[in-house]
Amino acid sequence: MAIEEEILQATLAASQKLYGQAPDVKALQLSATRKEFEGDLTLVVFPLLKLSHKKPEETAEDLGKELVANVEAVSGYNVIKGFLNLCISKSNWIDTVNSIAADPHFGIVEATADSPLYMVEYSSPNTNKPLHLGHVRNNLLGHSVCQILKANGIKVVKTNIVNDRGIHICKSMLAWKLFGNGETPESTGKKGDHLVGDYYVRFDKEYRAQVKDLVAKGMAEDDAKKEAPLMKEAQQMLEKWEAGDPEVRALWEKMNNWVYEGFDKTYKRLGISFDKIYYESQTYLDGKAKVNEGLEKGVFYRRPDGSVWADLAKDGLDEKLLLRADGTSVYMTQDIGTAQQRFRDYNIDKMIYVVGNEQNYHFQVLSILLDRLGFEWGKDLVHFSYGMVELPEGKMKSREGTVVDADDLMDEMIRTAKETSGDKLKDYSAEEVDNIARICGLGALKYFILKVDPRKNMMFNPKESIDFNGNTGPFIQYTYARIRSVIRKAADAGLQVPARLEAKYELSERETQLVQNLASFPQAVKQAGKDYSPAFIANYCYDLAKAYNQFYHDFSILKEENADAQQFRLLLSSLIANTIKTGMELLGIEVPERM
RNA sequence: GGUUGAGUAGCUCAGCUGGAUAGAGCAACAGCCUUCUAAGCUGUGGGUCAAGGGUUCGAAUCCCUUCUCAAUCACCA
Repeated sequence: MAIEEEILQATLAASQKLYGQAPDVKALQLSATRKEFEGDLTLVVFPLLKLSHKKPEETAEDLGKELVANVEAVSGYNVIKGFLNLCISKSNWIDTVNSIAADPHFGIVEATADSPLYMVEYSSPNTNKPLHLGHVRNNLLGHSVCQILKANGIKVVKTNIVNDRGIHICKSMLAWKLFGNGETPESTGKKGDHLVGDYYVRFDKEYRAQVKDLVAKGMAEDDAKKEAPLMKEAQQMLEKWEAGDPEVRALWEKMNNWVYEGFDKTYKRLGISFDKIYYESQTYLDGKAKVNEGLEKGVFYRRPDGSVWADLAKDGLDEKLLLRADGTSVYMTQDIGTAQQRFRDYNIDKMIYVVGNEQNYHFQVLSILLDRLGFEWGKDLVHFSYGMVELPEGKMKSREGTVVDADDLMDEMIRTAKETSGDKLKDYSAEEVDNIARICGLGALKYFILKVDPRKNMMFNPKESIDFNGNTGPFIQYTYARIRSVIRKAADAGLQVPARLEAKYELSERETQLVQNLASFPQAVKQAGKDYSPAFIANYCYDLAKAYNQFYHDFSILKEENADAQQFRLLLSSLIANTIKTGMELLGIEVPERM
């Protein structure tokens, strides 16, 4: 039994004995003692006053005596106001270290045959432009949440729904057809997604010029936007696409494939992957079918113009369009179709959508609609709603070119990492140096994004860029590399990391705190899983690394003369390195052996 | 206007289900490398936790009101 649990149980028993009744365990609060006070664990006694009918100090004294008498590991206590500070025997912490060392999957719960299956949808790009920083946040959060769920013993299917059809796709296709002169990724040397994105921007530029022109000729702006020849042509292209026009379909496939090649490179570099990819071009028809089914069952209704709607009044919402009068589908229709296919393909216990908070309303509606259509998990679907990445000038906008491009940003981070390393790596091959720069640059980027509470909007200032010092990914990576270095040097000196500790070493305050910090990793994983919060893991890793660096500064390992102390520190260091590595893996961040 | 979320140091952010004197990093200043990796460590300054009320032994945290910002409320996705 963990020491915390043992103390809580003993406290309940003590309360029963002394006061005739015990409180609910959940009312008890036991936490690490703040460093300005003596002791290791602190019990807050205020919740027990109602039972004891005594002053806080007296109650704490009562309980302190009982705990010392009944819990072997509790070696002493002191009372400050309503806080009972407990001193835990040194040998208990050695036992803790040994049990961590004996567990090859420390902090990780393995899935079993009975484990639930969660499907997590993330990334979900449009195939008309390259990925930007906003997408990066989505991808990193999605990937990390999957890792964290797996670490909590849940089976996970990582999925991506590619928005590969629609008017926006036709815009870049049309612009390429009109102005592209047959350009290809090969002929221009551009990544396919960037090439296509350029034509999406080009469309918007030409289109705006046409609108301006029409307005100058006296047309109202709203009409001009509808009447501009480019817009009409794009719409015609969409109709042809839906009708299966061979020429349009061929162009669509060609350009989408360029984009996919580009995306693949970006995903690979980011370390993102999927178990199953869905395409809206293959799910929207199912959506239509499902909506028609709902129509027959009376779940939805048809208006005189032929459009199909859902009435959400009894859920406190408005009416929602599901099929246009011309029979074409909208976003919601496609999401219903996608859900249908997923439900058919997998035995999903829970569906999690990693999608920005701008779509909160959409998912509120989707949940209700899926429920009405008979999907058991519909009303329990989770919209993992994350905040926007903002620039100092405000929101990023693709068409206005105010986006931070994902590929450019990664290049820049890696380049900066290389500069930062200076000549520290001059003994390594160019390949090794590049790999370390890659690990650190991406680590800085990923940590920067993941350390922030997902629900909140976050700020990215390109001018200040992303730091490599302080509370950053490289700081944590550095701590790992540092420990690995010590362990290599130890091996050179003939010192191995022990598998377990036999001696009764008297650890210092700082070492005790480090052990406690390390031992709380499983709780951090659990909490992160419960809250779907990579930020919780990020902050845990930082705290652990910070605490280790303080220890490292004040204590020697290789030069330590006391063999018990040395053995203890080697094992503790090694376990901390392993835990940092595991924690960073949950964030999708690699750690280097040296840097 | 309705709904939802946010507001903590000059800046970027922590602060878990209410607990001790609200914490980090960056920026500024002052120190620490012939000694296990200085991407590190130590110290100084910096706060009306948006404002006001309430709940209680105790509130940045829970409740109410107000203010500010964001998203959303489309036959866009």
